Amino acid sequence: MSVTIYDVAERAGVSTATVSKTLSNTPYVSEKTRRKVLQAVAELGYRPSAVARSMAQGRTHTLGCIAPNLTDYTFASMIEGAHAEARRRNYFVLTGSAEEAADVKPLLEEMLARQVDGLLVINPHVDARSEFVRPLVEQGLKVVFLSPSRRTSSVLSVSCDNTTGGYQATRYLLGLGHHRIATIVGPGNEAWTLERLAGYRKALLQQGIAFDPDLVSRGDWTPESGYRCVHELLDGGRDFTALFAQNDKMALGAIRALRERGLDVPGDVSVVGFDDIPLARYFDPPLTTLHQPLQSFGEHAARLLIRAIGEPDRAQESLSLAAELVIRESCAPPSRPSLSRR
Amino acid sequence: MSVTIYDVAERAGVSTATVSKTLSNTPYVSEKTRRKVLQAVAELGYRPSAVARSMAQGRTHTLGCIAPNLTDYTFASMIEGAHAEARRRNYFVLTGSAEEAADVKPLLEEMLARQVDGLLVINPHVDARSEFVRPLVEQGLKVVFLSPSRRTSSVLSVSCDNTTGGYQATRYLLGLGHHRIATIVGPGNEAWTLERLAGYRKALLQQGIAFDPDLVSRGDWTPESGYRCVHELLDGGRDFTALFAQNDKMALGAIRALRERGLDVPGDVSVVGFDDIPLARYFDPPLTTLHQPLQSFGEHAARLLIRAIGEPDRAQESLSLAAELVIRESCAPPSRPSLSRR
DNA sequence: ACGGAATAGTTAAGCGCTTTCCTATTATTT
DNA sequence: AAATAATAGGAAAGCGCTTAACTATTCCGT
Repeated sequence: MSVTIYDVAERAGVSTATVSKTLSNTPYVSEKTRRKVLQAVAELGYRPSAVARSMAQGRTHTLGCIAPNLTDYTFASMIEGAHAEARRRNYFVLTGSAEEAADVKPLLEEMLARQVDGLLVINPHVDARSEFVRPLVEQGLKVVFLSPSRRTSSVLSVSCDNTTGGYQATRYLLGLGHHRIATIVGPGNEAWTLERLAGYRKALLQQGIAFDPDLVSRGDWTPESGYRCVHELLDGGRDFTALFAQNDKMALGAIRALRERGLDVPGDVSVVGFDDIPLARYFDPPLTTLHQPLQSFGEHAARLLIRAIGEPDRAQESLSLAAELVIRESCAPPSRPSLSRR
Repeated sequence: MSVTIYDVAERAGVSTATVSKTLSNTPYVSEKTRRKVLQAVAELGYRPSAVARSMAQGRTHTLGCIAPNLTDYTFASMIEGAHAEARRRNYFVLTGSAEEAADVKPLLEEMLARQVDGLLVINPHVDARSEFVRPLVEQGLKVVFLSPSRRTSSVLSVSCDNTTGGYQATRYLLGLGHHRIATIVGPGNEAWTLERLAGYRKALLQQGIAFDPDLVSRGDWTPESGYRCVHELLDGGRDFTALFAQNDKMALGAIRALRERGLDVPGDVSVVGFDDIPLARYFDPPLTTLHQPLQSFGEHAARLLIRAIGEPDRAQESLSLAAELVIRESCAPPSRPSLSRR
């Protein structure tokens, strides 16, 4: 049906080995032969089968990528970065989403069945100690995590310094004069949540302000949850003049809730988000937030992974890129004295 | 290195053919043998190689999907839907992005080299008449387009009825009493733009209002462009009491620009968007927009494609799902008489 | 009890490449 | 001019599955 390497070999009057060598730029093919082969390739419209090549080489030039979903801007950006870098290096990325922890295993199985050469993991349900991943790593599969994780020498990871990010956000609010700073966090077991919260606590501590668990409200990254959290905080009588939402979507939901309660942003409550999604600058008010180079995460991750595949014995390294505070208009100095100051 | 079908066959004391048949549920394998095989599989942790299977069967159980990018919510949703449906049917989706028309060809080539069984196309630069796609379709490759396209019997497509969507948006504004309705459109050569604009014109016409090209401003789907368009419209002295932005992101940019010019939404200008992205209900004001079942598009597309692959001779069909107007708070009756009414 | 179906399992030929040996030719050195 | 090295090209053995074709066994009905 389709044209194979045999057709090309025949047409060029050489063996399939020579065709293969020509196409893979192996030395020791004369210029004359090379030309003949190339011409036959062009004439027949030959396109080597990646499947057959994978079969013969035992490498698929494919990276598996697993994320909770494909629609969240942060995941999508990292994936896009990984795709771009992979393609530049002649790899492809096979993406799959697994929202629930239980979906991870079957997805992983299928990716392995497809013989991916390495794995990119954005999923919070999976880390280096996970029961699924550990045996694979031990068997030599290269994995890079696109989430904060303890640096270990056996595993690669690329991520933003979330702790410093959380610290910067809080520090900024503190600098503006706020003392009662509420925070809306993500699901409790996710590294992103934990690190950003740690940064928040660190900034507070440094300023001599006691950490108040009542000022922490748990969301799930959705705007709905941000909205709900603010109402809960307010219904619970919590007093605060600033709010650090661990992502922009929750920040937006929070702003709406604040308005509904008659609170002006930033007049009555300052808000800072995290991620700097493209719409954040068009929010009302434009959102002050922490910009993460998401696309770069993906690019670096793919680069590191591909290198690890090529040089299996190289020491694994982890990368941590900085988040950058983008100041817009959602923050202001506190206008009313906070209760904590009496 | 990894365990193959030979290892399983040996362990179970049968031939590889029997193992293969057992695993693919071919009839005529005794219960006893089946059990032996399954046990050997379990004991060895055997995982069939999808690559070898593809090689032998000539089918990869992989769908190629090409979109302009992976981060736009609309594309990502369709892709996610396609992924989900594909996995349910034992397929995988290999995604690639090509923003520029020139990037499409190499991407397509690579996907074909990877022997995708079918193609999902979300890219506006590619349609059924495209020079890249036509020969492939003629060679029997199954393709489904996830964009509006003329129904032809040789090609599948799934999309929203964009014309009716544009019509509904405009109709709604007209019903509120608006007569001077500006519109911000997408790039001129994209089917989405064209259809939504056609719907807009149809609604106007039906109401006996002449189409005024001066009220049409061209954006590129980004919030920045929506922002710019409004300023241009206003700088050009265009008078309008309502605005139909062809997507939510441009609508958000437009709202910001309107505010900057001292215009209240919906007090002075009503705005309607298109897409109903998750954040739209949290915009200020919550955006009235057309909801598209994006995920469903992707699911249907994958389903149709897989069916077409399985039954190559079946007549191709196209699906058009309806967009639904979601009324929120960004529209109101006009408060000032529009110039056109003198 | 016998012939033909139905059932169970095996053999072996691919699928389209890559790659390791080999052999043959040409260039270089002494 | 002979020995050696460098360069060119080919033969053939896989890679790990599937599947057509075939053989062997069991089960019927008559």
